[in-house]
Amino acid sequence: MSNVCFAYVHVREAISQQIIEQHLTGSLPSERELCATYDVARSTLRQALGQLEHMGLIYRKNRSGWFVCPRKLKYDPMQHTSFLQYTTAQGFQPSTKLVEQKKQKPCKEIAAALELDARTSLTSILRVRSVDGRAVVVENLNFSNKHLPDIDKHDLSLSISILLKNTYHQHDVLYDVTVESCCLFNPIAQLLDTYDGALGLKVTRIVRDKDGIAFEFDREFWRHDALMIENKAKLHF
Amino acid sequence: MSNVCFAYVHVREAISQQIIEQHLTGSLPSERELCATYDVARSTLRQALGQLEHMGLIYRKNRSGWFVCPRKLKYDPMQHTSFLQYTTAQGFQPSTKLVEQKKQKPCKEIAAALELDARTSLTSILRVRSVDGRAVVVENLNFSNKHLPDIDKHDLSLSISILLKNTYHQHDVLYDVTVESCCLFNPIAQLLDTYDGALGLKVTRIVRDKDGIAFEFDREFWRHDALMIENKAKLHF
DNA sequence: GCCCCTTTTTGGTATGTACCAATTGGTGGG
DNA sequence: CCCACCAATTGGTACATACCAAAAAGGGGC
Repeated sequence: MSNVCFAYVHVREAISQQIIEQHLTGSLPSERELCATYDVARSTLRQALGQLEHMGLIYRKNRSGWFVCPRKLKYDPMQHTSFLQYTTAQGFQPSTKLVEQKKQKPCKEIAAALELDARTSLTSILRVRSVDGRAVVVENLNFSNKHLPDIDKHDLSLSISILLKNTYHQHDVLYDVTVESCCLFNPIAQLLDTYDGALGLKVTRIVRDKDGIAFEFDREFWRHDALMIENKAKLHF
Repeated sequence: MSNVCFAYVHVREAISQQIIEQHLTGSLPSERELCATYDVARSTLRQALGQLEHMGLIYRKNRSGWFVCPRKLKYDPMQHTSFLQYTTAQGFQPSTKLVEQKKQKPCKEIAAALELDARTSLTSILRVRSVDGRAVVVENLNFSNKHLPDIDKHDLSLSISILLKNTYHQHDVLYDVTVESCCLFNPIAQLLDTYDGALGLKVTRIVRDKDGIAFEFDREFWRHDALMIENKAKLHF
Protein backbone atom coordinates (compact mmCIF):
# COMPACT_ATOMS: atom_id res chain seq x y z
CA MET A 1 0.00 0.00 0.00
CA SER A 2 2.15 2.84 1.24
CA ASN A 3 5.63 3.87 0.38
CA VAL A 4 7.99 1.82 2.56
CA CYS A 5 11.16 1.48 0.53
CA PHE A 6 13.03 4.06 2.64
CA ALA A 7 14.14 3.75 6.22
CA TYR A 8 12.84 7.17 7.25
CA VAL A 9 9.42 6.40 5.76
CA HIS A 10 9.31 3.17 7.72
CA VAL A 11 10.16 4.95 10.98
CA ARG A 12 7.71 7.75 10.21
CA GLU A 13 4.83 5.38 9.63
CA ALA A 14 5.69 3.22 12.63
CA ILE A 15 5.74 6.15 15.04
CA SER A 16 2.70 7.82 13.50
CA GLN A 17 0.72 4.63 13.91
CA GLN A 18 1.82 4.39 17.55
CA ILE A 19 0.55 7.90 18.11
CA ILE A 20 -2.74 7.47 16.27
CA GLU A 21 -3.48 4.29 18.16
CA GLN A 22 -2.61 6.21 21.31
CA HIS A 23 0.07 3.78 22.41
CA LEU A 24 2.29 6.81 22.67
CA THR A 25 1.29 9.78 24.78
CA GLY A 26 3.12 12.62 26.46
CA SER A 27 6.81 12.54 25.68
CA LEU A 28 8.62 10.30 23.22
CA PRO A 29 11.67 8.23 24.19
CA SER A 30 15.02 9.89 23.66
CA GLU A 31 16.36 10.11 20.12
CA ARG A 32 19.20 7.67 20.81
CA GLU A 33 16.72 5.22 22.26
CA LEU A 34 14.48 5.49 19.19
CA CYS A 35 17.54 4.97 16.97
CA ALA A 36 18.16 1.68 18.71
CA THR A 37 14.50 0.67 18.51
CA TYR A 38 14.26 1.18 14.77
CA ASP A 39 17.93 0.46 14.03
CA VAL A 40 18.63 3.64 12.10
CA ALA A 41 21.19 6.43 12.35
CA ARG A 42 20.27 9.50 14.30
CA SER A 43 20.09 11.71 11.21
CA THR A 44 17.64 9.31 9.62
CA LEU A 45 15.54 9.25 12.75
CA ARG A 46 15.55 13.03 12.90
CA GLN A 47 14.36 13.18 9.30
CA ALA A 48 11.39 11.03 10.25
CA LEU A 49 10.70 13.08 13.39
CA GLY A 50 10.88 16.26 11.32
CA GLN A 51 8.15 15.02 9.01
CA LEU A 52 5.98 13.95 11.93
CA GLU A 53 6.49 17.46 13.25
CA HIS A 54 5.31 18.89 9.92
CA MET A 55 2.29 16.61 10.05
CA GLY A 56 1.40 18.19 13.38
CA LEU A 57 1.67 14.89 15.26
CA ILE A 58 4.65 15.74 17.44
CA TYR A 59 6.49 18.85 18.54
CA ARG A 60 9.66 19.64 20.43
CA LYS A 61 10.14 21.87 23.39
CA ASN A 62 13.39 23.73 23.00
CA ARG A 63 16.14 21.23 23.98
CA SER A 64 13.95 19.03 26.10
CA GLY A 65 12.65 16.40 23.78
CA TRP A 66 9.73 15.39 21.60
CA PHE A 67 6.10 15.35 22.65
CA VAL A 68 2.85 14.17 21.16
CA CYS A 69 0.79 17.16 19.99
CA PRO A 70 -2.42 17.96 21.83
CA ARG A 71 -5.51 18.46 19.70
CA LYS A 72 -5.67 21.59 17.59
CA LEU A 73 -7.41 24.77 18.58
CA LYS A 74 -10.11 25.94 16.17
CA TYR A 75 -9.89 29.61 15.47
CA ASP A 76 -11.83 31.99 13.26
CA PRO A 77 -9.77 35.14 12.67
CA MET A 78 -12.81 36.84 11.16
CA GLN A 79 -14.79 36.66 14.37
CA HIS A 80 -14.50 39.12 17.19
CA THR A 81 -14.83 36.46 19.87
CA SER A 82 -12.11 36.71 22.45
CA PHE A 83 -9.29 34.22 22.98
CA LEU A 84 -10.67 33.45 26.44
CA GLN A 85 -14.07 32.76 24.94
CA TYR A 86 -13.23 30.39 22.09
CA THR A 87 -10.54 28.48 23.93
CA THR A 88 -12.66 27.72 26.97
CA ALA A 89 -15.58 26.82 24.70
CA GLN A 90 -13.30 24.12 23.28
CA GLY A 91 -12.22 22.89 26.69
CA PHE A 92 -8.78 24.51 26.88
CA GLN A 93 -7.24 26.43 29.78
CA PRO A 94 -6.09 29.72 28.28
CA SER A 95 -3.60 32.22 29.67
CA THR A 96 -1.99 35.38 28.36
CA LYS A 97 1.28 37.04 29.26
CA LEU A 98 1.97 40.62 28.30
CA VAL A 99 5.59 40.85 27.20
CA GLU A 100 5.87 44.47 26.28
CA GLN A 101 3.82 47.63 25.79
CA LYS A 102 5.16 50.80 24.27
CA LYS A 103 4.40 53.87 22.25
CA GLN A 104 6.39 54.08 19.05
CA LYS A 105 6.52 55.26 15.46
CA PRO A 106 5.27 52.82 12.81
CA CYS A 107 7.70 50.67 10.82
CA LYS A 108 7.43 50.77 7.02
CA GLU A 109 5.12 47.76 6.80
CA ILE A 110 2.64 49.20 9.29
CA ALA A 111 2.81 52.72 7.90
CA ALA A 112 1.94 51.36 4.46
CA ALA A 113 -0.85 49.11 5.73
CA LEU A 114 -2.51 51.76 7.89
CA GLU A 115 -1.74 54.60 5.46
CA LEU A 116 -0.06 56.58 8.20
CA ASP A 117 2.85 58.91 7.89
CA ALA A 118 6.00 57.87 9.70
CA ARG A 119 5.55 60.36 12.55
CA THR A 120 2.18 59.15 13.78
CA SER A 121 2.32 57.56 17.20
CA LEU A 122 1.32 53.93 17.68
CA THR A 123 0.54 51.99 20.82
CA SER A 124 2.14 48.58 20.37
CA ILE A 125 1.80 45.53 22.55
CA LEU A 126 3.45 42.13 22.41
CA ARG A 127 1.90 39.19 24.22
CA VAL A 128 2.14 35.43 24.38
CA ARG A 129 -0.96 33.30 24.66
CA SER A 130 -1.00 29.73 25.88
CA VAL A 131 -3.49 26.91 26.11
CA ASP A 132 -3.06 24.26 28.82
CA GLY A 133 0.34 25.73 29.64
CA ARG A 134 1.66 25.50 26.08
CA ALA A 135 2.52 28.75 24.32
CA VAL A 136 0.72 28.75 20.97
CA VAL A 137 0.76 32.29 19.61
CA VAL A 138 2.71 35.52 19.85
CA GLU A 139 0.57 38.54 19.11
CA ASN A 140 1.77 41.97 18.14
CA LEU A 141 -1.07 44.49 18.19
CA ASN A 142 -0.67 48.06 16.99
CA PHE A 143 -3.22 50.80 17.57
CA SER A 144 -3.16 54.21 16.01
CA ASN A 145 -3.23 56.80 18.78
CA LYS A 146 -4.61 59.34 16.37
CA HIS A 147 -7.76 57.29 15.76
CA LEU A 148 -8.05 55.87 19.25
CA PRO A 149 -7.15 58.78 21.55
CA ASP A 150 -5.54 57.81 24.85
CA ILE A 151 -5.69 54.11 24.07
CA ASP A 152 -2.39 53.73 25.92
CA LYS A 153 -4.03 55.03 29.10
CA HIS A 154 -6.24 51.95 29.33
CA ASP A 155 -5.35 48.55 30.71
CA LEU A 156 -4.61 46.61 27.54
CA SER A 157 -4.16 43.35 29.38
CA LEU A 158 -7.94 43.12 29.55
CA SER A 159 -10.17 42.37 26.59
CA ILE A 160 -9.42 44.83 23.84
CA SER A 161 -12.47 43.97 21.77
CA ILE A 162 -14.70 45.13 24.63
CA LEU A 163 -12.66 48.30 24.99
CA LEU A 164 -13.06 49.10 21.30
CA LYS A 165 -16.77 48.47 21.43
CA ASN A 166 -17.62 50.29 24.66
CA THR A 167 -15.11 53.12 24.83
CA TYR A 168 -14.49 53.84 21.17
CA HIS A 169 -17.92 52.82 19.86
CA GLN A 170 -16.53 50.72 17.07
CA HIS A 171 -19.64 48.71 16.26
CA ASP A 172 -19.06 48.37 12.53
CA VAL A 173 -15.56 47.43 11.45
CA LEU A 174 -13.90 46.04 8.36
CA TYR A 175 -11.53 43.11 8.77
CA ASP A 176 -8.78 42.43 6.28
CA VAL A 177 -7.10 39.18 7.25
CA THR A 178 -4.33 37.18 5.61
CA VAL A 179 -2.97 33.77 6.56
CA GLU A 180 0.25 32.28 5.31
CA SER A 181 2.84 29.70 6.16
CA CYS A 182 6.00 31.13 7.74
CA CYS A 183 9.13 30.40 9.72
CA LEU A 184 9.45 31.39 13.38
CA PHE A 185 12.74 33.02 14.27
CA ASN A 186 14.19 34.35 17.48
CA PRO A 187 13.09 36.15 19.57
CA ILE A 188 9.55 35.02 18.67
CA ALA A 189 10.61 31.36 18.56
CA GLN A 190 11.90 31.65 22.14
CA LEU A 191 8.62 33.11 23.36
CA LEU A 192 6.89 30.06 21.87
CA ASP A 193 9.42 27.76 23.55
CA THR A 194 10.54 26.43 20.19
CA TYR A 195 13.62 26.67 18.00
CA ASP A 196 14.90 29.24 15.55
CA GLY A 197 13.46 28.30 12.16
CA ALA A 198 10.43 26.37 13.40
CA LEU A 199 7.36 26.21 11.26
CA GLY A 200 4.55 28.66 11.87
CA LEU A 201 1.41 30.27 10.54
CA LYS A 202 1.29 34.02 10.29
CA VAL A 203 -2.04 35.81 10.54
CA THR A 204 -2.16 39.53 9.83
CA ARG A 205 -5.19 41.67 10.42
CA ILE A 206 -5.98 45.22 9.41
CA VAL A 207 -9.02 46.67 11.16
CA ARG A 208 -10.83 49.67 9.66
CA ASP A 209 -13.71 51.72 10.93
CA LYS A 210 -16.96 52.01 8.99
CA ASP A 211 -15.44 54.76 6.83
CA GLY A 212 -12.57 52.53 5.79
CA ILE A 213 -9.96 54.26 7.96
CA ALA A 214 -7.49 51.71 9.32
CA PHE A 215 -6.78 52.04 13.03
CA GLU A 216 -5.34 48.67 14.04
CA PHE A 217 -2.68 46.36 12.62
CA ASP A 218 -2.10 42.94 14.13
CA ARG A 219 0.40 40.22 13.50
CA GLU A 220 -0.09 36.79 15.00
CA PHE A 221 2.63 34.15 14.89
CA TRP A 222 1.13 30.76 15.61
CA ARG A 223 2.77 27.41 16.16
CA HIS A 224 1.79 25.68 12.93
CA ASP A 225 0.57 22.61 14.80
CA ALA A 226 -1.59 24.47 17.28
CA LEU A 227 -4.44 25.66 15.16
CA MET A 228 -6.98 24.96 12.52
CA ILE A 229 -8.44 28.04 10.92
CA GLU A 230 -12.15 27.85 10.61
CA ASN A 231 -14.43 30.11 8.65
CA LYS A 232 -18.15 29.97 8.10
CA ALA A 233 -20.12 32.32 5.86
CA LYS A 234 -23.35 32.70 3.97
CA LEU A 235 -22.86 33.58 0.31
CA HIS A 236 -25.27 34.98 -2.22
CA PHE A 237 -24.91 35.03 -6.02
CA MET B 1 21.98 41.98 15.23
CA SER B 2 20.80 38.57 14.15
CA ASN B 3 21.73 35.13 15.27
CA VAL B 4 24.91 34.13 13.42
CA CYS B 5 26.73 31.74 15.75
CA PHE B 6 25.77 28.67 13.69
CA ALA B 7 26.96 27.72 10.25
CA TYR B 8 23.50 26.90 8.92
CA VAL B 9 22.17 30.27 10.12
CA HIS B 10 25.00 31.99 8.33
CA VAL B 11 24.31 30.14 5.08
CA ARG B 12 20.58 30.73 5.43
CA GLU B 13 20.97 34.47 5.87
CA ALA B 14 23.54 34.76 3.10
CA ILE B 15 21.35 32.99 0.55
CA SER B 16 18.16 34.72 1.68
CA GLN B 17 19.82 38.09 1.26
CA GLN B 18 20.97 37.10 -2.22
CA ILE B 19 17.40 36.25 -3.10
CA ILE B 20 15.81 39.32 -1.56
CA GLU B 21 18.26 41.59 -3.35
CA GLN B 22 17.44 39.63 -6.50
CA HIS B 23 21.02 38.63 -7.20
CA LEU B 24 19.70 35.12 -7.42
CA THR B 25 16.87 34.24 -9.76
CA GLY B 26 15.62 31.08 -11.41
CA SER B 27 17.59 28.06 -10.28
CA LEU B 28 20.20 27.88 -7.53
CA PRO B 29 23.66 26.40 -8.09
CA SER B 30 24.01 22.70 -7.32
CA GLU B 31 24.21 21.64 -3.69
CA ARG B 32 27.84 20.56 -3.96
CA GLU B 33 28.72 23.89 -5.51
CA LEU B 34 26.99 25.78 -2.68
CA CYS B 35 28.83 23.61 -0.14
CA ALA B 36 32.10 24.77 -1.64
CA THR B 37 30.97 28.41 -1.74
CA TYR B 38 30.04 28.53 1.94
CA ASP B 39 32.52 25.89 3.07
CA VAL B 40 30.04 23.68 4.90
CA ALA B 41 29.10 20.01 4.75
CA ARG B 42 26.22 19.00 2.54
CA SER B 43 23.94 18.13 5.44
CA THR B 44 24.51 21.57 6.94
CA LEU B 45 23.75 23.19 3.62
CA ARG B 46 20.59 21.15 3.25
CA GLN B 47 19.48 22.26 6.71
CA ALA B 48 19.80 25.87 5.59
CA LEU B 49 18.02 25.17 2.29
CA GLY B 50 15.24 23.41 4.20
CA GLN B 51 14.59 26.50 6.28
CA LEU B 52 14.63 28.75 3.22
CA GLU B 53 12.08 26.35 1.79
CA HIS B 54 9.92 26.75 4.90
CA MET B 55 10.22 30.51 4.60
CA GLY B 56 8.76 30.22 1.12
CA LEU B 57 11.85 31.67 -0.55
CA ILE B 58 12.96 28.59 -2.47
CA TYR B 59 11.43 25.30 -3.55
CA ARG B 60 12.64 22.12 -5.17
CA LYS B 61 11.33 20.35 -8.17
CA ASN B 62 11.45 16.63 -7.52
CA ARG B 63 15.16 15.66 -8.09
CA SER B 64 16.04 18.52 -10.35
CA GLY B 65 17.30 21.19 -8.03
CA TRP B 66 16.36 24.28 -6.11
CA PHE B 67 14.55 27.31 -7.51
CA VAL B 68 13.66 30.75 -6.26
CA CYS B 69 9.95 30.93 -5.47
CA PRO B 70 7.73 33.09 -7.64
CA ARG B 71 5.45 35.53 -5.85
CA LYS B 72 2.52 34.10 -3.92
CA LEU B 73 -0.98 33.77 -5.22
CA LYS B 74 -3.64 35.55 -3.16
CA TYR B 75 -6.67 33.40 -2.61
CA ASP B 76 -9.92 33.85 -0.74
CA PRO B 77 -11.52 30.45 -0.13
CA MET B 78 -14.72 32.16 1.00
CA GLN B 79 -15.33 33.74 -2.38
CA HIS B 80 -16.97 32.00 -5.26
CA THR B 81 -14.68 33.59 -7.83
CA SER B 82 -13.18 31.01 -10.16
CA PHE B 83 -9.53 29.99 -10.28
CA LEU B 84 -9.29 31.39 -13.80
CA GLN B 85 -10.67 34.69 -12.61
CA TYR B 86 -8.51 35.41 -9.58
CA THR B 87 -5.27 34.09 -11.04
CA THR B 88 -5.49 36.13 -14.25
CA ALA B 89 -6.51 39.19 -12.20
CA GLN B 90 -3.16 38.82 -10.44
CA GLY B 91 -1.23 38.39 -13.66
CA PHE B 92 -0.73 34.62 -13.60
CA GLN B 93 -1.24 32.13 -16.43
CA PRO B 94 -3.52 29.45 -14.99
CA SER B 95 -4.15 25.94 -16.26
CA THR B 96 -6.07 22.96 -14.96
CA LYS B 97 -5.62 19.25 -15.62
CA LEU B 98 -8.37 16.78 -14.77
CA VAL B 99 -6.71 13.69 -13.36
CA GLU B 100 -9.69 11.52 -12.59
CA GLN B 101 -13.48 11.58 -12.46
CA LYS B 102 -15.55 8.79 -10.97
CA LYS B 103 -18.72 7.87 -9.17
CA GLN B 104 -18.12 6.26 -5.82
CA LYS B 105 -19.38 5.71 -2.30
CA PRO B 106 -18.24 8.20 0.35
CA CYS B 107 -15.33 7.46 2.65
CA LYS B 108 -15.91 7.85 6.40
CA GLU B 109 -14.66 11.44 6.53
CA ILE B 110 -16.97 12.60 3.77
CA ALA B 111 -19.95 10.62 4.99
CA ALA B 112 -19.61 12.27 8.39
CA ALA B 113 -19.11 15.76 6.98
CA LEU B 114 -22.02 15.58 4.53
CA GLU B 115 -24.21 13.54 6.87
CA LEU B 116 -24.72 10.90 4.22
CA ASP B 117 -25.14 7.20 4.70
CA ALA B 118 -22.40 5.03 3.27
CA ARG B 119 -24.44 3.88 0.25
CA THR B 120 -25.12 7.33 -1.23
CA SER B 121 -23.41 7.88 -4.55
CA LEU B 122 -20.85 10.66 -4.93
CA THR B 123 -19.35 12.20 -8.04
CA SER B 124 -15.70 12.75 -7.28
CA ILE B 125 -13.11 14.57 -9.34
CA LEU B 126 -9.39 15.05 -8.87
CA ARG B 127 -7.59 17.84 -10.67
CA VAL B 128 -4.28 19.67 -10.61
CA ARG B 129 -4.13 23.41 -11.08
CA SER B 130 -1.04 25.33 -12.12
CA VAL B 131 0.02 28.93 -12.46
CA ASP B 132 2.74 29.84 -14.96
CA GLY B 133 3.41 26.16 -15.53
CA ARG B 134 3.96 25.36 -11.85
CA ALA B 135 1.53 22.96 -10.17
CA VAL B 136 0.24 24.67 -7.03
CA VAL B 137 -2.83 22.79 -5.84
CA VAL B 138 -4.47 19.38 -6.05
CA GLU B 139 -8.23 19.58 -5.68
CA ASN B 140 -10.56 16.77 -4.76
CA LEU B 141 -14.19 17.77 -5.22
CA ASN B 142 -17.09 15.57 -4.17
CA PHE B 143 -20.70 16.18 -5.12
CA SER B 144 -23.67 14.37 -3.74
CA ASN B 145 -25.62 12.84 -6.62
CA LYS B 146 -28.69 12.77 -4.47
CA HIS B 147 -28.75 16.55 -4.07
CA LEU B 148 -27.40 17.39 -7.51
CA PRO B 149 -29.14 14.91 -9.84
CA ASP B 150 -27.16 13.89 -12.92
CA ILE B 151 -24.19 16.08 -11.98
CA ASP B 152 -21.94 13.42 -13.46
CA LYS B 153 -23.61 13.90 -16.86
CA HIS B 154 -22.20 17.42 -17.15
CA ASP B 155 -18.76 18.45 -18.28
CA LEU B 156 -17.02 19.06 -14.96
CA SER B 157 -13.88 20.37 -16.60
CA LEU B 158 -15.73 23.65 -17.12
CA SER B 159 -16.57 26.09 -14.36
CA ILE B 160 -18.47 24.27 -11.67
CA SER B 161 -19.59 27.42 -9.86
CA ILE B 162 -21.49 28.49 -12.99
CA LEU B 163 -23.01 25.02 -13.29
CA LEU B 164 -24.24 25.14 -9.70
CA LYS B 165 -25.71 28.59 -10.19
CA ASN B 166 -27.37 28.12 -13.56
CA THR B 167 -28.39 24.46 -13.62
CA TYR B 168 -28.98 23.76 -9.95
CA HIS B 169 -30.11 27.26 -8.93
CA GLN B 170 -27.83 27.39 -5.91
CA HIS B 171 -27.93 31.14 -5.31
CA ASP B 172 -27.66 31.05 -1.54
CA VAL B 173 -25.08 28.70 -0.08
CA LEU B 174 -23.30 28.23 3.22
CA TYR B 175 -19.54 27.81 3.18
CA ASP B 176 -17.74 26.00 5.94
CA VAL B 177 -14.01 26.32 5.31
CA THR B 178 -11.01 25.15 7.33
CA VAL B 179 -7.33 25.83 6.69
CA GLU B 180 -4.46 23.99 8.32
CA SER B 181 -0.84 23.18 7.85
CA CYS B 182 -0.17 19.67 6.51
CA CYS B 183 2.29 17.33 4.88
CA LEU B 184 1.98 16.34 1.21
CA PHE B 185 2.46 12.64 0.57
CA ASN B 186 2.42 10.52 -2.55
CA PRO B 187 0.54 10.38 -4.83
CA ILE B 188 -0.49 14.00 -4.22
CA ALA B 189 3.13 15.09 -3.82
CA GLN B 190 3.91 13.65 -7.25
CA LEU B 191 1.05 15.55 -8.86
CA LEU B 192 2.53 18.74 -7.39
CA ASP B 193 5.98 17.77 -8.71
CA THR B 194 7.37 17.72 -5.21
CA TYR B 195 8.62 15.12 -2.74
CA ASP B 196 6.91 12.80 -0.30
CA GLY B 197 6.60 14.70 2.98
CA ALA B 198 6.74 18.22 1.54
CA LEU B 199 5.02 21.00 3.39
CA GLY B 200 1.51 22.02 2.38
CA LEU B 201 -1.65 23.83 3.33
CA LYS B 202 -4.89 21.92 3.39
CA VAL B 203 -8.15 23.71 2.72
CA THR B 204 -11.40 21.85 3.22
CA ARG B 205 -14.76 23.20 2.24
CA ILE B 206 -18.26 22.00 2.99
CA VAL B 207 -20.95 23.63 0.88
CA ARG B 208 -24.57 23.62 2.06
CA ASP B 209 -27.73 24.85 0.42
CA LYS B 210 -29.92 27.51 2.04
CA ASP B 211 -31.61 24.85 4.17
CA GLY B 212 -28.28 23.72 5.58
CA ILE B 213 -28.12 20.48 3.60
CA ALA B 214 -24.52 19.72 2.63
CA PHE B 215 -24.07 18.74 -1.02
CA GLU B 216 -20.38 19.31 -1.71
CA PHE B 217 -17.15 18.41 0.07
CA ASP B 218 -13.83 19.71 -1.23
CA ARG B 219 -10.26 19.12 -0.21
CA GLU B 220 -7.50 21.32 -1.57
CA PHE B 221 -3.84 20.46 -1.07
CA TRP B 222 -1.72 23.53 -1.77
CA ARG B 223 2.02 23.93 -1.98
CA HIS B 224 2.64 25.87 1.24
CA ASP B 225 4.74 28.45 -0.60
CA ALA B 226 2.25 29.13 -3.36
CA LEU B 227 -0.47 30.99 -1.58
CA MET B 228 -1.49 33.63 0.84
CA ILE B 229 -5.01 33.28 2.13
CA GLU B 230 -6.89 36.53 2.11
CA ASN B 231 -10.18 37.31 3.69
CA LYS B 232 -12.11 40.53 3.90
CA ALA B 233 -15.36 41.03 5.81
CA LYS B 234 -17.59 43.61 7.35
CA LEU B 235 -18.44 42.90 10.98
CA HIS B 236 -21.14 44.26 13.20
CA PHE B 237 -21.40 44.08 16.98
C1' DG C 1 12.28 16.67 53.27
C1' DC C 2 14.37 20.40 50.77
C1' DC C 3 18.02 22.67 48.37
C1' DC C 4 22.44 22.87 46.05
C1' DC C 5 26.04 20.88 43.45
C1' DT C 6 27.90 17.33 40.36
C1' DT C 7 27.36 13.86 36.90
C1' DT C 8 24.97 11.92 33.17
C1' DT C 9 21.91 12.15 29.56
C1' DT C 10 20.25 14.32 25.68
C1' DG C 11 19.17 17.45 21.92
C1' DG C 12 21.49 20.71 18.54
C1' DT C 13 25.13 21.36 15.49
C1' DA C 14 28.59 19.76 12.25
C1' DT C 15 31.57 16.83 9.22
C1' DG C 16 32.85 13.21 5.98
C1' DT C 17 31.70 9.46 3.41
C1' DA C 18 29.09 6.38 0.49
C1' DC C 19 25.80 4.60 -2.80
C1' DC C 20 21.85 4.82 -5.89
C1' DA C 21 18.79 6.47 -9.29
C1' DA C 22 17.05 10.12 -11.94
C1' DT C 23 18.19 13.92 -14.58
C1' DT C 24 21.10 16.33 -17.59
C1' DG C 25 24.35 17.24 -21.05
C1' DG C 26 27.05 15.68 -24.58
C1' DT C 27 28.38 12.56 -28.26
C1' DG C 28 27.79 9.98 -32.27
C1' DG C 29 25.04 7.82 -35.73
C1' DG C 30 21.25 7.81 -38.88
C1' DC D 1 18.81 18.15 -37.94
C1' DC D 2 16.87 14.97 -34.94
C1' DC D 3 17.02 11.02 -32.22
C1' DA D 4 19.09 7.43 -29.50
C1' DC D 5 22.57 6.20 -26.52
C1' DC D 6 26.18 6.97 -22.96
C1' DA D 7 28.66 9.33 -19.35
C1' DA D 8 28.86 12.84 -15.86
C1' DT D 9 26.36 15.40 -12.64
C1' DT D 10 23.31 15.86 -9.02
C1' DG D 11 19.69 15.23 -5.60
C1' DG D 12 17.90 11.70 -2.19
C1' DT D 13 19.00 8.49 1.18
C1' DA D 14 21.88 6.56 4.85
C1' DC D 15 25.50 5.83 8.26
C1' DA D 16 29.17 6.67 11.73
C1' DT D 17 31.16 9.96 14.45
C1' DA D 18 32.17 13.98 17.29
C1' DC D 19 31.61 17.92 20.28
C1' DC D 20 29.05 21.28 23.00
C1' DA D 21 25.75 23.24 25.99
C1' DA D 22 21.47 22.81 28.21
C1' DA D 23 18.44 19.96 30.70
C1' DA D 24 17.51 16.16 33.62
C1' DA D 25 18.89 13.01 37.07
C1' DG D 26 21.29 11.76 41.00
C1' DG D 27 23.66 12.47 45.39
C1' DG D 28 25.10 14.75 49.45
C1' DG D 29 24.62 18.14 53.04
C1' DC D 30 21.72 20.83 55.93
